[in-house]
Amino acid sequence: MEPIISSKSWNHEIESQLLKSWDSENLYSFTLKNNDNVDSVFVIDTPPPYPSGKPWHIGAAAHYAQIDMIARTARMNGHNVMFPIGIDRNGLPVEIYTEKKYKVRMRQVPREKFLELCKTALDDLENDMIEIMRNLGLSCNFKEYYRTDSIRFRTLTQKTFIDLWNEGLIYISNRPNNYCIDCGTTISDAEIIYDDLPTNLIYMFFNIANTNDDKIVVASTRPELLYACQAIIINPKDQRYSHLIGKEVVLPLFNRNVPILAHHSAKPGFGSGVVMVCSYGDHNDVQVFRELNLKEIVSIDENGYTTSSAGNYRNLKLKHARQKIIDDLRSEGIIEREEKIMHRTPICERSKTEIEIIPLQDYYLKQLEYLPILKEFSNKLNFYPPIHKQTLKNWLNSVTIDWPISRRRFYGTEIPIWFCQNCKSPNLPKSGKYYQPWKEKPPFDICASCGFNEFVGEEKTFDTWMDSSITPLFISKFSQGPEFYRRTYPATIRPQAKDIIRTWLYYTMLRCYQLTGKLAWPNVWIMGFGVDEKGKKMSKSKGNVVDPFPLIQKYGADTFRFWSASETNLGQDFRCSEQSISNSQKFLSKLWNLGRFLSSFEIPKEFSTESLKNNNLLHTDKWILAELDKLINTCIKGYNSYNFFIPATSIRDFTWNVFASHYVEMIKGRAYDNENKNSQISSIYTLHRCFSIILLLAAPICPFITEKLWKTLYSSDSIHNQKFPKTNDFFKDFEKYTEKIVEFNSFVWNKKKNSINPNTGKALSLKDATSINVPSELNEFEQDLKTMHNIIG
RNA sequence: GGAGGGGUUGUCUAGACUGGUUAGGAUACCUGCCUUACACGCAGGUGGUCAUGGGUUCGAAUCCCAUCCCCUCCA
Repeated sequence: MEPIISSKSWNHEIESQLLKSWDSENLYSFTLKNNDNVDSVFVIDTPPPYPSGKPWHIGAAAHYAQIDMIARTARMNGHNVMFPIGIDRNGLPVEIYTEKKYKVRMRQVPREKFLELCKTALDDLENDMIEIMRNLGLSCNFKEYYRTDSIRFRTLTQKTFIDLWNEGLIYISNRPNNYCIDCGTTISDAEIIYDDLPTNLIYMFFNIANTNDDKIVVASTRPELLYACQAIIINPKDQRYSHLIGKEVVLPLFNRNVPILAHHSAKPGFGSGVVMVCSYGDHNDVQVFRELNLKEIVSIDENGYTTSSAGNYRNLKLKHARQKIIDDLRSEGIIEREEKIMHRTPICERSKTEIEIIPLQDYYLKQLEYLPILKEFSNKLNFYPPIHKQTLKNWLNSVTIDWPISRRRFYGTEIPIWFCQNCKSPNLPKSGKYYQPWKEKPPFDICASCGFNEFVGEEKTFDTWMDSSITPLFISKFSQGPEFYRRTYPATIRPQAKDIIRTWLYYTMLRCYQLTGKLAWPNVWIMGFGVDEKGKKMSKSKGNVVDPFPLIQKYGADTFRFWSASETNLGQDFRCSEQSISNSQKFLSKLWNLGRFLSSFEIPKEFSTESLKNNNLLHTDKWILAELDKLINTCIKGYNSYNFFIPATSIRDFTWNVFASHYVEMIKGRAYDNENKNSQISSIYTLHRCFSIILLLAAPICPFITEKLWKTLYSSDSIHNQKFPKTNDFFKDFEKYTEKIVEFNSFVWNKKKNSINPNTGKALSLKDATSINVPSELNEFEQDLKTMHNIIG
């Protein structure tokens, strides 16, 4: 019989046809059924990807391919799967991208105009991501994809703010905080990274006040903050200096007296052991000011210039002030020496510039009092893989201040507050609408506190995590549809990358608990980074960025997806290279050609699963069915732990190295032998049973090729409407033969290779006849083995 | 300074929790082969002191201790 499939290789251009047919069949649409509840519905709290630049990270593309496998796994396990997709469009990264792209500065163009530019940039970046996601065959709900900068989303963000404000969980405070001069905004601890940078440690002579010529050497990396110094500290255990505690020193250049105090944070081994405390050189300064009750001197303004407290050095960019002050200290002979050191420096995660600590008025969301309950929750959370729970625990143990949620930026959800011009008190609108106080009149006439009728709108926006931390609420229509919400919240699983555990994961836990009293999901699935082929992190500056789009175009989505599953172990970093992607293509080709081979044999109708129990099957067929059962068990186990490496590699191993290499070769003779109907049917039935199950097992990973083969060979109903196969263990006894069969076949192949064909003078071809005794333990397979190897005698 | 992960052939990786024949696979390389699904294939082969040192054990890639190196997170 001629094969139905004629093409010798899998043509991935078929993928786009399949996408269209899935679209028109509405294959992945989600609607709540009458009896659906939180247990039967499988809700994926999909990360809305952030468009921060081009190209989209190949690791992210792989990440979403795997999230799709989670969705498909759940469907094949019989769940009604809600797989939403949105795009995160708020916040700093896109502003920085826009500033670069259009060569503008945010504060130098009208706010309205800047927002327009951001939108244009976002739309462009977003299109690229959506196209990649579609091409990858993501089975998410594209028809309803949402944006975090939409009116609906921002209305919800503002509602949650208003609710929490009314509950007293948000407050305004003027306190020293991390400030990025480049971004012009306060940032949270979670947005800071640290880097060891070279700097000069400057040793300076300070005169002890009211003495003739007594001096002390102070070492500092921030001499430019001399004018904001309010104390000199030494460690109380440091005997070199203990006699000086209680005295004062005279600040050089500024001639102001400050006290010498004891504080444990002065490290005797660092510098001279004498530290000057300024407001604010670093986080330690903040702590010392608070603990020793020192009076703050505002040293730097929001633009990074020195304030009037710097005297002769006022109104200078910090760098210039530093240079000038050091020059002057030098010329007055105050510098004893300078030492080059590597200094651990806090850096803004976005702009990569050093952060300063300056006191500003900002909004804070209470989080410290929630840490105990969140720690309790974190114990209950299932992490896939468990190892990454540690990162969350570490973070929960290092949160020390409430979360500053306001940003002095433009492209974000506005903080919905108007301040009374008279009494300055904040007035909040009712929730349920989207407000833009910087350009709108307030939705009320008089101040709730004093009755005055003029207001000024808040100009600040929210930290972008204020928006994205409520995705589980947004997708479950919190505050919109009580019935829908009740049945879809908490979500089932949060898949996300490991680098945003302390931000997205943590903030979602916090916010959703504050708003609902529940943990947002019981399961968290964490994926590692895509790194370059040498294992290094990809970055534009290194030039090792791999663009996923051309690779998907060249090799097809299924190849990309199979690569992603078979090369990445759960939660670990994975290497990306064209070579490894191209290698994955081979398996699809193998699968396709097996399908081509099978397509020449019609499925026997008289065989049902029930009749398997009868002994109608020959031994070789029972043996492969035993191996198939083993495969099913392994795959289901892998799928249920969302570790796609396991099914991908075990399917490839079984299909290629057991099924194709040994079983198919062993039964080929029977399959073609029309004379012996019973043994022929037994083989053809088994071929199809194995192959259809291989397709089902591979469907979540390679949805395209499996669908094409499934529809060609087995059913007009999509493979993506099927359930995972079940094992029956009828032939478990036959597992023991696998090793012996493989060994024997190898032995014959080897023997032929090492024998010479007297007619040609060459090594025996595999089809040449040979005479070998089939070992007695393989008696049951003797006939098939003889035909396979053309064994005579 | 603290926490976590890792070091297996030219390259990548499985195995480690639960110690047990010859450390499995992929890729690259070499040799031969167009064998009625596939040359994007088939068969065979070369290649490993499982980071180093010590310990436990009849037996260690696996367990314990120490050392070195790499990565991530936190201060």
